[in-house]
Amino acid sequence: MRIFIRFQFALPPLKKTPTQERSRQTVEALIEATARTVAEYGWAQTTTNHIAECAGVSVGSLYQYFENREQLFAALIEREISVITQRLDEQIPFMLKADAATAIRMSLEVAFIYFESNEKLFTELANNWQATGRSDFVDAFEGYMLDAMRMFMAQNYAAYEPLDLNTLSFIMSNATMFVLSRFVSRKPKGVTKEALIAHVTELYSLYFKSKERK
Amino acid sequence: MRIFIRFQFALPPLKKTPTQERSRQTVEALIEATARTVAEYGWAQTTTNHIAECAGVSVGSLYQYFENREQLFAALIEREISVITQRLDEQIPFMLKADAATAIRMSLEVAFIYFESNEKLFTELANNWQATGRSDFVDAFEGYMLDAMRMFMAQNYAAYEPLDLNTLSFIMSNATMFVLSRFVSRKPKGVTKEALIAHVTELYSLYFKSKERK
Amino acid sequence: MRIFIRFQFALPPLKKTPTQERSRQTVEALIEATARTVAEYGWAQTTTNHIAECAGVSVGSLYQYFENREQLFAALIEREISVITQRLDEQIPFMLKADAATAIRMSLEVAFIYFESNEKLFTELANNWQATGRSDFVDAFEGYMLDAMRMFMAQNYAAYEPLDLNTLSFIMSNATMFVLSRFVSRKPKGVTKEALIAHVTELYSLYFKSKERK
Amino acid sequence: MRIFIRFQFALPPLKKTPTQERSRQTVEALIEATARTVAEYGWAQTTTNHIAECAGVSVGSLYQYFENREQLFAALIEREISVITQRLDEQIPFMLKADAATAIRMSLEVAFIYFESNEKLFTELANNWQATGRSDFVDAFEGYMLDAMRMFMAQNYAAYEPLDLNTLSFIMSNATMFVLSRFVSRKPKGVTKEALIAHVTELYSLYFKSKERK
DNA sequence: CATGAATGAGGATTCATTCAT
DNA sequence: GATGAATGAATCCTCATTCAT
Repeated sequence: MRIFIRFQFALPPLKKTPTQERSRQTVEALIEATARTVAEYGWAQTTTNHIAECAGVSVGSLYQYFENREQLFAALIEREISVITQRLDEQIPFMLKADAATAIRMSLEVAFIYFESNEKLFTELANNWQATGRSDFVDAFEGYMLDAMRMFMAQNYAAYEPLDLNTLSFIMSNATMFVLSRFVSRKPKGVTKEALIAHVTELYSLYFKSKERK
Repeated sequence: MRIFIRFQFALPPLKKTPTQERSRQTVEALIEATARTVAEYGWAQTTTNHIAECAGVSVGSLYQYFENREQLFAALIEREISVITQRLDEQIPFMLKADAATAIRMSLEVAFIYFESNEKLFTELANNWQATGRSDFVDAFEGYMLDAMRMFMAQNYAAYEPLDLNTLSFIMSNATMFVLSRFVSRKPKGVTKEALIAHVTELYSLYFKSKERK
Repeated sequence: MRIFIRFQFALPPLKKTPTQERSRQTVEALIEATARTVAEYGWAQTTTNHIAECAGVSVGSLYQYFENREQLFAALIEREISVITQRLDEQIPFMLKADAATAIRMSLEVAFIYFESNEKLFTELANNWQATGRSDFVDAFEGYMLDAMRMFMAQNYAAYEPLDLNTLSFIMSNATMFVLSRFVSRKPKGVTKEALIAHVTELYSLYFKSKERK
Repeated sequence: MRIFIRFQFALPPLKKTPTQERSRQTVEALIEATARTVAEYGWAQTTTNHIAECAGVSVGSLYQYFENREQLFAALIEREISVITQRLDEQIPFMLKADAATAIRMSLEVAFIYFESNEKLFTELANNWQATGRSDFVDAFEGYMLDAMRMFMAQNYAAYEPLDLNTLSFIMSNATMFVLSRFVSRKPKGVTKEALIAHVTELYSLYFKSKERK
């Protein structure tokens, strides 16, 4: 349960809501199987039959709960975004007490820890969510970041001039997400994780500093 | 021909290099047909038969020059990145004479003009290049931006403290590319093009300002 | 079930083993359809769609069980070699009691009966198994013949000098197989079935006679 | 030029008979290119474009001389059978003076020398000539062997009872051809070249011995 | 609820052959 | 005669989804 900021993601409702314990387990198993298969073979090579087999159920059962292949992908992404926002959420109370630079750095580190926990899966998700044509995940993440920034500003309302938080959070959440995503999946030469965190932190915090009321 | 910065992209060599004038035209027609078909139906729905038909040649001809469907996509992306770097290149002399803020704003505006020239195509490219598993395009673009920043710094070598240009250009090229790409393809509420340009410009130029030698 | 000599042929395992009765029927129907289509149009003209249609199932079903077109051919050959070795097997007890000449003649007659039961099919198989690059069928048949000869020699161990059965059975099984195969598929002028059987029988039995212990 | 026995193979006449020196060279080059390509990739993978490229001419030129792909294969086989019958022919005078066993052994040795001179090519030819549906090559070879046996019998007309040479040569030429072919292409365990020659020689010569007039 | 056999439209790709230059 | 670009019918195979059992 996220306490501070609700993560609002409208996952299209499952075909049949799993009420019993057993069916909830089946749905879980299917999503987990998707994660494993995607991490191993990539989303493009992930067939519904593979997933079902990997989950230890029949394809038929898969279609009991999921409208189609894509809904599985959506459910997986929801799970993952849910995990990362959960992690961020746990840091919220500390971030609110910190200055902008520290808060930013903390967020980046949380993100990195998550990315590194399952690089292959994350890379695949990052590389494919756009191609599915659905971007509600990203919308949801953007919304989360907007809320977080609003909360931070509310906490420090006296310290800063009014800011266009819509634009700012749009820029910052997308920039961060894709820069980190590309960093993790490409491992570019001449760029270290530490340098990346330092530079991004400085970039953003200089902005906030410039908006402080004198 | 780009004059100032060479755009280095190793498009996998065509199966057969078109030597005669006729075949060069065919290759051109195929890439153009790909652009049109992708813009209209999306890359996922773009079949090789569609492309060939749209180009007014037979599928066989397509496969004379392109190893497979994906190589066509690569060729198209190369063409498009070539176009945009060409446009940027034309501005280089003016950017070099301007201050950081102006140079940044100019780049963003060039990018926007390009994006808006064929939104559907650009959106499709942006949404699918990752899924192809090839990111040499982006690498090439990153390389271009790195060169551009180096050139700017060389021009103003006295004005700035030493910077980690590798990290900086990695961040800035990716952040910009994906933020603009998402902006164009999602048209988020509460964010205008002008605000976006203004904020990104400010974000980056504050950084450069902070690195000026006193 | 062959009783006397096991026919050892490692048909590459089907993609999915048919567990239910229904699927076993489908696999049967597909192999039978292959036999009919090959006999009618030849292997080269036999498309997977033809086979599926002829079997009254969809192509998809075909590919549930068979890796590819060639595996169907392999399965068909296995079935046919299985049939002919079955027929030979039924004669084994009688052959063991007979002299070499009679045993050889019996084998040839069994082979002819089989060949004549479906000349077109057999000719197609004979003309194409080599082109598939797989010769495990022939290996299996050679193995069968080797076992048969060993058994015959064991039964008559006192009558013959030691023989190089490996070489002998290699020669005899291949010579016979291809001579008969060519006879059936070419129907050469000036050669009758009876003459062929008589000559081959004499050729081989003279050899055995010469190896009898005095 | 074969002196003793004419090798009668009705290669369908080339589309255009190469009259000039240059065109004869082109035809030669094409056949040689076919041989090389077949030996390297197998007949199934040998495309007309490959052949033309390998021969250093254009596909267009290929079709100047050859009706179609198969005619090239036929021409190649003719060349090869021509080579082997040439080699046999050179031995004819010696064989005629020798006894049956020696003559047979000599033929087998000639055949082996040829097979071993280009195993890959020979194996490919052996594996595919049937699949082409044309067997005039084999017919021609059978005809050659029939003539050779007739000649031998004429030379030794007093020594043997009358024989059904049609049937005999049919059996012997096919048996030998395929046994050797399978030996070369499969290299079966437990069977050596020497043992093979010895056994085949014995098998055949026992037959001739039994037909000697007392 | 679960199963897994069956479906079949649809797409990528090949390659022998032609013919304008 | 030579070239090689162009052709396009033809074929294999995939995989999301359904539905009888």
